[in-house]
Order: sequence, then C-alpha cells, then structure tokens
Amino acid sequence: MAQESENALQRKILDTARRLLISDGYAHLSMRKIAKEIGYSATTIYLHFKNKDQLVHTLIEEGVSRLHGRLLSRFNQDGEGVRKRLQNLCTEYVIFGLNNPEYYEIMYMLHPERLARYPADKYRRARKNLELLACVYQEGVEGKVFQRLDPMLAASVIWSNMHGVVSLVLSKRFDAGLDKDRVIGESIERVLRGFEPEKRKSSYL
Amino acid sequence: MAQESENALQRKILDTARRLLISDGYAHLSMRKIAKEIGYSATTIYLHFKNKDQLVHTLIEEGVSRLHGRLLSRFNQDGEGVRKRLQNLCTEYVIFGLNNPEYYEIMYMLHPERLARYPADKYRRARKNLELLACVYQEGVEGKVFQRLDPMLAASVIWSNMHGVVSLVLSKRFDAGLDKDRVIGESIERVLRGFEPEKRKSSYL
DNA sequence: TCTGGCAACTTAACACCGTTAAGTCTATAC
DNA sequence: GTATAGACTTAACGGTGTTAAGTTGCCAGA
Repeated sequence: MAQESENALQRKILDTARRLLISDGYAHLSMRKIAKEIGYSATTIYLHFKNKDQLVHTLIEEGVSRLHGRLLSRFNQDGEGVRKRLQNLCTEYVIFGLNNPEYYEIMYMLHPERLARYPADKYRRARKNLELLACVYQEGVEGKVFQRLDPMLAASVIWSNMHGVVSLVLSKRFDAGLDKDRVIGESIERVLRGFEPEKRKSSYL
Repeated sequence: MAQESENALQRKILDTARRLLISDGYAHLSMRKIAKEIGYSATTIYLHFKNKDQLVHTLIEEGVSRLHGRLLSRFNQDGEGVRKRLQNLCTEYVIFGLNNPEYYEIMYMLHPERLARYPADKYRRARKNLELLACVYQEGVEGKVFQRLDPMLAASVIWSNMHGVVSLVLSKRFDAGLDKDRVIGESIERVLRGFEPEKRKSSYL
C-alpha cells in the first residue's frame, strides 16, 4: 500500500536522523546528509516531513518519551521514603541528560525559534514529566516531608535546578577543576532541603 | 597609523555585530550582514578577526564584563545581611539574563563546539563572576548564616540554579500558565535555604 | 622619478545549508 | 490505449562561513 511504504520510508528517515543526531550532533544534522544516508534525494524528505523543524520535533517527542520511560520506572519503584524518591527522580533526570546529550540539546536547549510551531499536544506530553515530580512532591506535602506549596511550582523549581546543572555540564561551562558529580549531588540535595519544613520550633525537642 | 585605522574598523565591526546580535538574535547574525552594514565586503572582517567564533568570543567577553559590572555594584552595596546580599546577587544575575537574552545566549547557552578554542584568559574573567558569589557565601559561612562548604562549590550550585531558571525562561520551556517571577523567586529562595545551617537542635529553644 | 613592496580591500569561488518549482517516470484505472 | 496519480529527482534560489587570488593605492628606497 502507498501509505505503508510511506510509513516505512518515514521511519527510515527518522531512524537515520536519530542516528546522525547522536553520532554527529544537532549542529551537523542536515536534510541533505539524511537523504544521502538513505539513498534518496533531499527533497524526498519533504514529502514526509513539512520541514526540518517538524522532523526535529518528532525526535524531541521521542526524547521526551524516552525520558518519561526512565522517570516512570523510578517513579514506580517505591518502598523508600518520599524524599528519597524525589531525589531518585532528580538523579534519573540528570543521568538521562548526561547520557543523551544530543537528545537533551534538542529537547531543552534549542533556541525557541526552532520550536515556534511546536504542537500543543506535544507540549502536553513534555509536561507529564514535570507532573511526576509534582506528584511525588504532593505526596511529600501530605507526609509533612515538604512544605505546602503549589506542586507544579515546586516541580518547576526543582526541574529548573536540574536543568541548570545538566545544561552547564553539557555545554562545558563549569570550571575544569570542579568535581561535576559533587555539583550535581549538592544541587539535588540543596534544592530538596530548601523545600523541607522549618524545624526550628520542632515540638519534640 | 595603520594600527589605529585597524582598531577603528575593528571597533566598527564589533559595534555592528553587537547591534545586529541584539536586534536580530544570534541565529541571524552573519558575517555578510555585518559587512553589508558597515559597507565592506565580508572578507574584510577576516582581516580583523580570525573567524566568526573569534568575533563572537569578543562579544561574549563584553557580555561577561557587563554582567560583572552589574554584579559588582550589587556586591559593593552593603549595609544588609549576608543572606540578603547573596539573594541580591542572584536577582541581579537573573535580571541581567532576562534583560540581555542575546548576550546571555552566546555567554551561557551556545553549544560548546563554538567555544572549543575560547581562550583560557577569558574563562578566567568569567570565573570572576562566580567568585563574587563564592566570596559572599564565605562571609556567610563565617557569620554562621550558611553551612561550611567549599565556597566555589556552593557558588557553582547557586549559579547553576540561577542559570537553569534563566535559560528555561529564555528558551520558553516553562508552562505558559506558570508565573515566571514566582519560579524565579522560589528558585533563589529555596537554594539559599538549602545552604542554611540545620536549626533542629537550636540551643536557644 | 621610477620601482618594489606592502597594506587594505574586493572578487570569485568552494562547499555547504533549507527549501521550492518543475519535471520525470511508472504503475494502475478506466 | 490513454489519463491520472504517486513517488521521486533535477535544477534552482538565496543564504551561510571561509579561502585563494587579484586589485588598488600609497609610501620608501634607489
């Protein structure tokens, strides 16, 4: 069928694009290279994707759901305290970013111009990752492990902290002499501490 | 003198590059456009700058020292508590980033490929900004406002937190419904709280 | 005054890029 | 047998960073 061959080629384009993205980085990803790799002319890609941005958006979505898979498996891994669970989610996020720098770059570091027409339903998918953090935070609020606060706000603050450390490591902005693992560990630790309840007037002392 | 006219043109190139960077953004900054703007051929720029990266590095350095000026004036503005002073530095950093998105982009969000040959002495300048944070932190340690910790590590953690929130705002990754000012405020607040001493076993209660 | 050389600058070109318009070929439907 | 539709390509436009080679004009030394 026409549609099936269309889908097959579409998948081939995406697979090649992903491979080139990971091997050469986003800066070197070009329509012409993808085309050459799959043995078609560059214009053929435009029969399956409106433009390069749309192709990249598909890769972003892929990245988002890969990350979601990682976070979800951590999320479902209970048996530990709420604080430890949130900490694990943070660690998982950082690990994903450092292990998938090219995915991370297009997902969270690309200039917004490239995302201008990023479809709303894909944004919603991305938010699901934030909601995992928010959910655990809310649990923590109920268990008096964290201060009462809008969970999505708290999740956003935690996320932006994780993003800061990941993106600075990826873009090599930290001092060479600095132990990156310590910065990452301290980042997670400090921001979580920041949400813990004041213990000053603890009643049991 | 030959050198003087060289410098004059060099400055003209830089001024134009800066103007175009701010008006059109880094993505649209091209050697040809700069050349057209100053009425020279594109190749003339290569007589004064080795390549586009070197030109951008000069702009980055400019940005770093602009930011340094801002931070320094806040740094020298004492009469308040140490914690408030560190908070002010953080706020100043965020304000600079949001007010100078194009500068911020090339300074901290550009892909490391573009910075591969960024000279070491310019890195040192960039570190001076981090040292301002570290210095105030150290003051806080001595005043028992912050936990004892390697000041450069603490400064890096605080910086990466600020960078996270700035870069996510600039690249429009936060949910539209989220109050950015609150995220920024909470980010600063929470990370500083994370460095405060444990008050659990406070002796005066 | 002539000449060599140098500095400043330009033109032309290379090898890329995303993207579009127009054209080709082939298989199927009538 | 011919028309149509789908899949694909070629050629081109206007852009990019960058380099090699060429031009121009001025100034020093003979």
